[in-house]
Amino acid sequence: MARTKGFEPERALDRAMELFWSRGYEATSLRELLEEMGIGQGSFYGTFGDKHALFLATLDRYREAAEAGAVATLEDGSPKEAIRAVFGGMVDVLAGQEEPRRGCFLANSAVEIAPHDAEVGERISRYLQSLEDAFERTVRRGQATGEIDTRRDPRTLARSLVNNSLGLRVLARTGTDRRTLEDAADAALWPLG
Amino acid sequence: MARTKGFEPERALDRAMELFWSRGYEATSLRELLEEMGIGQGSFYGTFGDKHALFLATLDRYREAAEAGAVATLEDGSPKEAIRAVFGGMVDVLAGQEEPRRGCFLANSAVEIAPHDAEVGERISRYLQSLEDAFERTVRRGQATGEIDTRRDPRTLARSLVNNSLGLRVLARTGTDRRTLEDAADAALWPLG
DNA sequence: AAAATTGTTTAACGATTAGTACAAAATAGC
DNA sequence: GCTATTTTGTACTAATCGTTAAACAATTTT
Repeated sequence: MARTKGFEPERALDRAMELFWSRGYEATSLRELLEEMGIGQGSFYGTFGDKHALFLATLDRYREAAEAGAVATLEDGSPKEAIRAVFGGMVDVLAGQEEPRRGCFLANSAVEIAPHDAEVGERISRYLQSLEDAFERTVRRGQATGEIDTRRDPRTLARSLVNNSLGLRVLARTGTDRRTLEDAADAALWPLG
Repeated sequence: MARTKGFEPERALDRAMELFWSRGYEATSLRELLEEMGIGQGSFYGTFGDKHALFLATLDRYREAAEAGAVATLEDGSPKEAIRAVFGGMVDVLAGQEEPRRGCFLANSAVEIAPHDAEVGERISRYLQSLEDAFERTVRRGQATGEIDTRRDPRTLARSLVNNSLGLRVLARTGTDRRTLEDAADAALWPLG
């Protein structure tokens, strides 16, 4: 019909996500976002709506990728090894971030804005629930094959795994050294047997 | 020497802490703080310095109380029961908060500002380390008396307990129901034996 | 009582905030 | 090439940000 966009919205969204991820919502100004995204105000408001809508879009993007990645790992191969792989990968990613550590965008957002923003809170809850469900399914699979201690209640164990992974993301953001993260991750797997 | 203050600084500090605790640093404006504290700008800048200094003061106040409480509980009575009491008390406090849940001021600050503020980061790290040390001492005591599984490395177990408690604080802030918090807290105690 | 010192109040500071209005530029289909 | 439609850059808004200045009120010391 008419003129085409001079930028790739998905690419700009990724750049915005990096900024929100590093600095949080409130501390990130629209000016900084526009500079990082490489676009002007007109293009921004025309494409993404406003700052809050942009944030939700970046959060959804992150959540979909995180959720898909975890679920894929958990549903593949040996249950016990799959859970171990999730925690191992998590520690690798978190400990490998350059200073200052960004941690996990979802965990950061859960703390900073979920309590005061229903739309964000809902997304965080959905994510946590789907992670818990995925862990629970994998635990049940592992108990069926005998790899995982059958004395543990699958849901309780799943909640423990969610809890431990949240803790790791917070510890990572504070700059905790890799060894400490590895210790905590190892201990999270103890109840598997 | 001269005129006396028309307010109690410690009381004002507590009110400021409540606000920072609920909304975080960036989302709390000076005007809201002054209204909540019940003082004017002159009194504020004369007494507390500036917004950042006030934040550090409230954080220190919270940290000292939290640290003292946890250490006191851990150093008293049966090691295993002491650790259980710490987690039980934590769940009680967190699940009992009115909506929206405030979670833990230290954990919130760890996520929101520690990565970009050395003074805050240092305080968070000190707190986490002292909590880890207190847990480790208690685990060693418990292992000496045979209450706690001696196959666990004390430091690794202590790190796991710190990790789990951090997770609980994040979960609580997102509004997670009491039952889920209790499950996660129970599972954190499994490795004690 | 006068002077010195401290606390409080009010007004204002410049900078920055998110968001809007609008005209110029560019590209699609005809 | 013309026209319709969209994008883009600029200017601008009204509000709020944290902070400072200065006049005023209160209390102690001289």
